[in-house]
Amino acid sequence: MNLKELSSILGLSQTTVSRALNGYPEVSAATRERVELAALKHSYTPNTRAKSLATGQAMAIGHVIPMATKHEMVNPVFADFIAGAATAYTRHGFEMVLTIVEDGNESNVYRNLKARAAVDGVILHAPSMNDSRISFLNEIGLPFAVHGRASGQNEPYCWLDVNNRSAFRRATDFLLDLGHRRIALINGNEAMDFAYRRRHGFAEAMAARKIPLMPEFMHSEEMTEEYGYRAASKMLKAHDAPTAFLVSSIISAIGVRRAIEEAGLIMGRDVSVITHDDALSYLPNGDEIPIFTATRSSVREAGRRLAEMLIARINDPKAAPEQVLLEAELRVGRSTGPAPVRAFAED
Amino acid sequence: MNLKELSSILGLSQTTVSRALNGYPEVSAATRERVELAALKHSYTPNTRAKSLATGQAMAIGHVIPMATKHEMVNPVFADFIAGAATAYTRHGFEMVLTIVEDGNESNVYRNLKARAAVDGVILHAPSMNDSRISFLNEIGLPFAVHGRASGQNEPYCWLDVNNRSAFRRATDFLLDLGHRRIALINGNEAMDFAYRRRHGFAEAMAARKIPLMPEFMHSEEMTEEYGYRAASKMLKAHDAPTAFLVSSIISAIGVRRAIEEAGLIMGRDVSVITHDDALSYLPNGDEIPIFTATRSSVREAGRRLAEMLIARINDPKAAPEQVLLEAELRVGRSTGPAPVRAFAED
DNA sequence: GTGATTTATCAAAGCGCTTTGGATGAAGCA
DNA sequence: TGCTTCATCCAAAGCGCTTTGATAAATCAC
Repeated sequence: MNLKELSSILGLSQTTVSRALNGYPEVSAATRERVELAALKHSYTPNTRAKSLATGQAMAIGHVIPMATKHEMVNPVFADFIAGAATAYTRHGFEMVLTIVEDGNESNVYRNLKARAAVDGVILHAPSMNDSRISFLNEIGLPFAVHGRASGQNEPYCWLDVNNRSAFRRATDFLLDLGHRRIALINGNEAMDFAYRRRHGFAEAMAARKIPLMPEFMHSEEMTEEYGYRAASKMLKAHDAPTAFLVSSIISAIGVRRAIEEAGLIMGRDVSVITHDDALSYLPNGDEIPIFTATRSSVREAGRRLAEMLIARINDPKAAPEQVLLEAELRVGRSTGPAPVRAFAED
Repeated sequence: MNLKELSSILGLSQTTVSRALNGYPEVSAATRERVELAALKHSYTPNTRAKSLATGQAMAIGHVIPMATKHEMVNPVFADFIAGAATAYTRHGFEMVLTIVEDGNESNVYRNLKARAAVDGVILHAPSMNDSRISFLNEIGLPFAVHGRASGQNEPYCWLDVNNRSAFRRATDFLLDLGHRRIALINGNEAMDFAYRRRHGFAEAMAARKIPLMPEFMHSEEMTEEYGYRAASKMLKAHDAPTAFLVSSIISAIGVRRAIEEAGLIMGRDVSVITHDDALSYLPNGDEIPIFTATRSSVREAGRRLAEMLIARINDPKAAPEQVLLEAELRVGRSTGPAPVRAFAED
């Protein structure tokens, strides 16, 4: 059923039917009702393609997901982020268009999306430091919103980020207060902006207590379970092993826990662990008492809010780009405890 | 830059330019080259909406992801499946359109996608037993391909599935051969078809050795880490605890491992675990030696193949629907070992 | 050299919608 | 009554592309 058919059934012009359905005032109440009833009865839904061709609005948002070429890995937070964003899109009648692209090759995809008029805006995922995509998108005039930020980019843009620096500073302070001095950082890939900031927060807290950073205690890689395991295993075998781990993702933290247990140690007693927790739906961090002490911030909620921000931006491109900084909450769980005495003795 | 502009620059008609770019034979080689060069130079890309309005092809595939309302959970395998499918879409010039919908409400979305001509076909995720969506999609004539199967549906349709029954039968046999008799099944939600089949495979193997099924050893729920932990914890506390667990997802298996370790037991020695492993990129099951003994089948590869199948189906709707059954491989890792003697004594 | 083909191009219609710029008739006003 | 103002509705243009049907020029057969 299309407009033409529907209007001929009703004995009205396409103009009137279209207007009736889209809430324009130039149509009488009686006619409108008649049209709406008929539309329902014949289950008429305007053809999206035709509509967006006529209006110039695609009513679609693009997500360009970079895939880490090395591991062919999709960021595990992605599913929950998308789920959050989707609720916003549904509410506003937008569609979500997904493209997965090997990282570093995103610009072509953006240019293409713009040229084809396939989307009205895009969400930019996983920004790196000095991310060149931001100025590129500003240049070609495709509205966008960034999940995260890009240090070193000073042109204004729309973003939503967790305060990664303060979260990790606070987490580090928490460990320091428990008496830990040998603290290892198992960070994400530090080319990524969030990881850079977390490292910064960690370093800041250590510096404030005049504790030197030890390069062998600082790791940076994509956050798989395996990576957490390998990094922790290796460090635990060293004679001056860390007494605490600060981990960038609950998935890697699970690997760290595996390493700890394999070493015959007990997490929370012999070794402490704090992780960042994105509140992934399939990996809840325990019920009431968290498994891991964690800096927590829901990535799903981030998806929802950022999608709303982007839609607002599309509807009013002149407005100053909104920027939101969320504070992560520190939830104390069972994975942290006072530094073992041994650690002080060895100090 | 659009067709009109480009053709006026070239001094050619839109017809000729369009044909040159789309590889039609009615255009001279010289002209074609000239057109292609100009298109490149002015970075002309046809407007997707206009093109698909004219051709009647949306050049897009819909993925309707059901979200488990209870836990607001997105299936964790989803990200990797999508990543696989995306490679196929990119190759064939298709777009991926994502919709997330509370489970049970998918039909409206399908009808809507069809009415709006927004997609050329859909991937059906997470089929349940007797899934009504299948006949519904056949009815409304929207091409589709199913990730999994639906028992009890006998009209023909296009699907790709892992042989869940044989995989779990084999896994159970493996445990039985190791001497285990008290085997617990920590299954996914058995309203889902895959979980039903896995249970069936498990039950078959047990029946073949005349071992009665124990209801208290059989659990069915959405596969989170927490669920694996809770189910295993509870069973391990019972006086006749299982000596082996058969788990439906590596995520839940991680929870099972947590429970085992918390009980002061050692996985692979005191308690054996076999899990299904979807080969998720961020949760690799160990490097050379798998952490868990597992029935393994790459969900990313499944995504890639199923996308290809759907595209083939769209291009040739008359052909008999392709159906692919993959066999999972059983990879022996460190999580399984002979049943402890205690178990025999208690038998 | 004539008519029949083939080749290379174009004008225009059409995809399904929105929207501009009227048209029509009823109502309001003097 | 004649003129203006609304309230409703409509015809047609346009969004950017593909595709049909036509045309002019070049090639061919004889």
